Amino acid sequence: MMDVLIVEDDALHRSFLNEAVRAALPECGQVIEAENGLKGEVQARTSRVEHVVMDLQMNERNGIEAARTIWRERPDTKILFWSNYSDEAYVRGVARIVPEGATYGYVLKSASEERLKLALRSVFVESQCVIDREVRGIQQKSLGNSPGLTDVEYEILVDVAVGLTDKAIAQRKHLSLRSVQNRLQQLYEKLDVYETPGQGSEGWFNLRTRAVAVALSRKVLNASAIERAERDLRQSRGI
Amino acid sequence: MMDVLIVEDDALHRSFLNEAVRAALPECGQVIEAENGLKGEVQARTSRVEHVVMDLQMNERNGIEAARTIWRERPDTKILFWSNYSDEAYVRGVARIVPEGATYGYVLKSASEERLKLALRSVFVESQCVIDREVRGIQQKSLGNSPGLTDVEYEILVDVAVGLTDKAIAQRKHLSLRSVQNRLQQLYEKLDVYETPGQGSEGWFNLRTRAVAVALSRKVLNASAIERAERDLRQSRGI
DNA sequence: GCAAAATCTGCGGGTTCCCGCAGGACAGGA
DNA sequence: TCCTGTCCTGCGGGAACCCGCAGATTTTGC
Repeated sequence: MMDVLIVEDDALHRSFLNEAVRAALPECGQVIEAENGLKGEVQARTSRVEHVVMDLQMNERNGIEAARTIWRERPDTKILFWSNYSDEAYVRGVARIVPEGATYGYVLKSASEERLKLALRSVFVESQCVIDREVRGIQQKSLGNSPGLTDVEYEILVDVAVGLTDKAIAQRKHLSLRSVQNRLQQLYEKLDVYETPGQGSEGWFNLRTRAVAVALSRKVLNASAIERAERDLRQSRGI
Repeated sequence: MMDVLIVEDDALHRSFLNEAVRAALPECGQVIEAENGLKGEVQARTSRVEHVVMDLQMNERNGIEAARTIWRERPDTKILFWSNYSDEAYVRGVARIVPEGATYGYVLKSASEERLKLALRSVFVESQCVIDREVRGIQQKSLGNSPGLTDVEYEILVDVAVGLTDKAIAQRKHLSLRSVQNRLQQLYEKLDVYETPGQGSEGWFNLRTRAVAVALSRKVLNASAIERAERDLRQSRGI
């Protein structure tokens, strides 16, 4: 019997998902709903569900965090992410937590109902990973060498964004001060922080905060990624 | 004849709104839909609509910007904002653009359908402003003296967040360098940037970027507020 | 196995940031 | 009128930042 857990905070979207699931998977059993990440985790644990479709960006605990704990407890859970955005920050966040060999999917809410149903079948019954074309693009970029950032650069960006000093970063990453600053320079370069549109526009920008601003507006970073990093930081220091 | 314009990027929400509008305002005429802020502006202009219900946070042009241009052209337009969030950044953004004596509303998507319909009637036929309870709270905070920021502090926060240096801010705001730094200090204090959880945790944070991080996670700022500020900046310098 | 490329590291410096101290301007109240 | 509170301003200095230069170390490609 295949039970399905829906984790989605928007009531409209939730009932839409429910219908879509029942339509796409007529052989399925119970369809359980949860309205935020926290409740989703609990439901996944108590109902021993192996098929989850969920939103990223929820209040109580977002999809990435919920997925992480679900996967930690049962790495063979199949999860289909259904999100509004294909922000690089989300894509990276998901890629970071998917366990070895797990099957998952990532479709955008803007996709057609058909695509959603197809993805449901592919992921849940065929055990195939289904990544939306657009999301794929972001993945490529974030791995490849195009204007995207490498993992090291991304990590330092996050550290800067939570507000750490160079020295603190050096300590955390077991690097020298100078190395941290080198990486920062790369970062500045990649993010085009040095733009000089008019004349005499030098010294207008504080590169450090400017980098964060640019990353935010390019969706390389988003607020929830920063909050996540903040929690990690507290945890690693608070022991 | 009362025509209504719906500006909302999510298809599900859009059709839900359409139904709600027809149910709440049986006397209404056409119900026009637009799927982003830009198209919304165009529709408002060509259809000469005087009643708009719209989302904040859309891709092409967000609700605040769209509302600003709509109101600039016809300040007596009645606009009901229907949003997922009550971020201080949004509430401030709206408050900043509503013209003298205009009637508008702000209800959260999490509110019941009844509340939404009631708000539709109140704003559109009774010409009464309807602000969601929760949003009201944020408004109070952002005006009052509680942990909220004053306007000056908020402005400097935005300037810092887009990445300007102290000197640049001083020039823009026609202040001395020292005054800018004074305001920054107030800001740091209000945002609790000086937190010292453990021992020897001094020098861990770069106050400037830390302030941005804190503001983001407290929803005092959000990415779209930064983008808006950025456009303003370019415009004021690019001439 | 070797050369090339990429990284890490220290040094030195110019600049910006952060802020205590102190004096001046200006508004409101006894 | 004087006093008090608030805001702006300059000065000075310690710390942090940004970065060119150059040698050491590691990784990569052939």
